This record gives sequence, structure tokens and C-alpha cells, in this order.
Amino acid sequence: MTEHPVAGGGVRVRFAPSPSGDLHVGNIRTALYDWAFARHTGGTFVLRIEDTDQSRVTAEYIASALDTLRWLGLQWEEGPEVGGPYGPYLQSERMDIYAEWVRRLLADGHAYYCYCSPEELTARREAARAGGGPSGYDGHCRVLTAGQVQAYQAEGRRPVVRFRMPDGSTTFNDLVRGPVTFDHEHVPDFVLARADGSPLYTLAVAVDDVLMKITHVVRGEDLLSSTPRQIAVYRAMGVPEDQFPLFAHLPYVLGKDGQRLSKRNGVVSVHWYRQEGFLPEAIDNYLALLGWSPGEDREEFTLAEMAAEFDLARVNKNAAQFDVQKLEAINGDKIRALDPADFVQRILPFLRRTHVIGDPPSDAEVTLVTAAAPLIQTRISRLTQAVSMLAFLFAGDGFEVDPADAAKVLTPDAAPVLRAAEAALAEVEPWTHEAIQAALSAALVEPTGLGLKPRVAFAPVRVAVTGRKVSPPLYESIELLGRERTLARLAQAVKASG
RNA sequence: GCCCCCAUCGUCUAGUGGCCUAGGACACCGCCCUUUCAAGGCGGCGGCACGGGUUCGAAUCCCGUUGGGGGCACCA
Repeated sequence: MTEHPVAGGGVRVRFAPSPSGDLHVGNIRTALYDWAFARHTGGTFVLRIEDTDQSRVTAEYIASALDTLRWLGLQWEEGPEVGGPYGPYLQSERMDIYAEWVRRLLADGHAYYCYCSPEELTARREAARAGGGPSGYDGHCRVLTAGQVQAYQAEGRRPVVRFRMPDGSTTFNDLVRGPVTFDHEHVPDFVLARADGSPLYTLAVAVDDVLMKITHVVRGEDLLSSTPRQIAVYRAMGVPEDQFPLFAHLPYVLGKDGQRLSKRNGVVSVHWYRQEGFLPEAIDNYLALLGWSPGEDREEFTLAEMAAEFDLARVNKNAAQFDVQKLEAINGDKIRALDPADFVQRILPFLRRTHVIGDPPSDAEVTLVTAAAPLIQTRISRLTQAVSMLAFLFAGDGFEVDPADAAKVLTPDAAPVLRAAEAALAEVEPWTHEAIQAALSAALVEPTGLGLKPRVAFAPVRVAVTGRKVSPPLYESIELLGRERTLARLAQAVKASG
């Protein structure tokens, strides 16, 4: 049983991704909890990149992972780009360290060379499984005579290095799950280094957590069953029991169908959510809720509040399903909570990217966006929606009405309505939304005018002016558009409906 | 097959033996507000997987069943 108060006082937590693609929402949830735990305890948040398998992890993915973490506000105190006393923090730069430990473990008998071929291993594993017993490595090469070794070498076999798992069992007190025990009968001798000498995760993770003085390993549940191996390596390395890190295994984040997260059951890449107009504060908040809550009925909070209140003891043990709809609902709330000036800054990149405004935008464009932004801040739940909401304000002569909405609304019946609106707006003074409202109302709704129901009266005007049935508030939209363009669009719509 | 983990509305959760006639949020439905769409307000639908215990009393503790997930790699 490994249990100790925090050694030396300072908590050190690491997030150790193996970026073989864009970071996905499950990775981020883990990073978020690691970060929050470090912040809450006044400890150190360490970032380490597990790239021992260089065929899977590329420099591009690593750079993207760092960028994503920063965007989400999860800054690390030690790690790539910021350095620290226990670096380097890329495992690919620590190969000499691992080689040295392989040498030592081999020398003192904690590890041994294994000459079994993949085919032989598979065959024996399947036979063992069919027999109903444990199906891990069978210890075939644990004790080899000099003659056997010579014979294997003569065959040209290149050995892997295996860890000699001791008999017995391992119990550790998981900070999320409580005591967990594994009988070593089910923890086979595992490979520490490939035949080419390169280290595997099994070795690197244990060596690095020890060398980087990690006190808490807070990671995904998929690593739960590898914990006994990791603890066995600590012992073999000669680490005193009371200096082992403590473990906490976080439940899975599953896809919509309850299956493991994949491209098939939802979008997993955080990068995608960023491009779709999700706020980092919404992603942080939503992901935090997948397995933790501050208690009572509170479920919206800032990163700082999470850091202040986060507690591993309140982390759920059961897996959670990722639900985009809830994320989007929170995103809408976070958008509405934005300071108006901040909201403008957030939507500007989306308007630039889609060429609704210039890139860079002119001062006049920024002014117009600033004036229009309050009209849509309560109306969108993704920043990308600002594009379709505001595009009509920036369109010039090439302005086009949405064909589907035009077909529904700009019918022959609409022509007289549009003409009446055009006449009324030609005269309005001053050009304010109050005056515009009064003029349109008098011309279209009141008995002295056309006497139409508001629903009937304003739909054609809205479509004509903004191009769509769904738009920001009509009078304010018209005010911002200006008299000249408004009248031109009404005239254009009269032709279309006629 | 063997081992490990998990189990409250469709989903995320509150609940740590009496405060539970199980609370909130998202989604869904209805109403109000209303020039559209939102936002906001009010209301509705809907759950402790099952079976045994323990206890004066179980969503909460124990056992079993069922269901779900993971591991058993020269991936991490």
C-alpha cells in the first residue's frame, strides 16, 4: 500500500500527452484537472511530451498541442518552451537517461533480454487464453542458459528488454477510486525497450515521474491497469516507498453513443471547436463538468473559480458522455457574459476570415461591427454565427437575398408592402431606429396605412433588407444599414417579388 | 477467456444513512413576452439497473446478478 503525505511539501502534477494527432476533448479534460489540482494546491504544473514512439508523434502535433493548451488558459510552469529544473521535457530528448536505466536494471537483474519473436508470443498467448488462464507473457526467457542465448543470437534474433515482475500483488490507494489491487499473476513481464534499444512508455513514464519529482499522477482511466507496473519499476529503481507518487485515475470521456470517443461519434479535436466559434472559457467550463462539479447546483464558473474549488475527492468515478448541445448552451451563456468590447474582439477574426470585412479591416468596418455587435450578442451561441448575422451590413452592390427565404417571403403579395416601406423610409427624419419603427408602423400596420398584422408586414421588409428571415432586430438593422442601401434593397426586392 | 474499473431523468450532475414526495442544468413540449430569431419568465415530461441482505430507517453500507467500459502490445 503506497500512501504518503505530499513529500517535501510541494505538489507537482504533470500532464503528459502523446500527441499523435490534435489534442482531443478527453486529453483536455485530463489537462484541465491536472492544471486545476496544481493551482488549487499551490503546486507546480509540469508539461511533458511523451514522444518515445517517434513514428506517431510529430513536431507539428506537439506545437499544436502547446498552442491549444495555451489558448485554453492552461499555462504550465515547467515544460517545453518554458524549461525548468528537471528538463528536458520531451522524452525524445531524454534517450540517454532511459538507456542508462535499462543498463542498470539489466545489470541488477530487474530486467532481462527476451528473444521471443512476435509470432511465437502471439501463438503462446492465444493458447494460454484458450486454456482459460492469464494470457500475458509467460516468462519464457526469464532464465536462459548461455547456450540458449548463443543459439538465439546465431539465429540473428535481436532481443527486447523485459522487466522481471516480482511475485505477489500491488495495492495502491487511488485518489479517485480508493484502494485498487492487482495480483501480479495478471501483470506479466512487460517490455521496457525495443529490439533496437529504444525505450517504451513503460520505462520512460516511471523514470520521468521519479526524476521530475512528480508527487501526483492524475491521468486517464486507461492507465489504471498499468499502475502496478509503474510502481514495480519505482521499486526496482530504488525509490523509497514513501516517495512514490500518488495516483488518481480519471473516468473516460465517451462519445455520444457511450462508446469510446472517436471521429465517428462526434468531433474530438479541440481545434475544430475553436474554429467553430467556441470560447475557451466555455470549453474549459463544460469539460470540467464532465466528471466534476463544485457542488450544490452551480455549473457555470471561470477557470479561476475552478482552481479555487477543485478537489480530487469530488471527481466522479463513472464515465461521462460528451454532449455538444450542452457545450453550445454554455458557450451561449459565456458569449452573453462577455464585456461588449471583448465580444467585438472575439467576432472580428471570424468576420475577417470569411471576408465579410477586410483583412485587416478598415476603421469604418470596425466601427460598424462595434455598433452592431450588441444586437447579436444575445442571439448567437457560436461566434461563427456572427458571420451570417452581420454579413448584410457589409454587402455592397452585390447583395443577394437568401433564395429559399426569398421564395417563401418575397411573393407578389409582398410587392405593395415593400413599396409602402420604401416610400415611408424615403421620408423618415431623423434616421433613427425609433423614427424608423414609427414610420414603418404607420405605413404598414396601422389602419391609416395598409393595416397589416405585424408578422405579415415585417417579414418581407426583413428579408429584403437583411437577406434572411432571421436577422438582428429590424429597426436597428435598418438604421445601421443607412437610408441609401435600405432603399436600394427594397427596390431590388420589389422587382424580385413582382 | 482472464483481470480491473464503473452504474441517479435521453445526457451532464446534486446527493456521503433520516433534510428525498430524489434537486439543478442541457435537450424536448406548452404558455407568456415579441417585428424575425434569440434572450428572459412560468409550467410540463422524465431517473436511483435488478435481486438479496444490514438498519428503527437506505439513492446512500455489504453481497450477488445484469449491463457498460478498459487492460492482457517491440502503442501510450
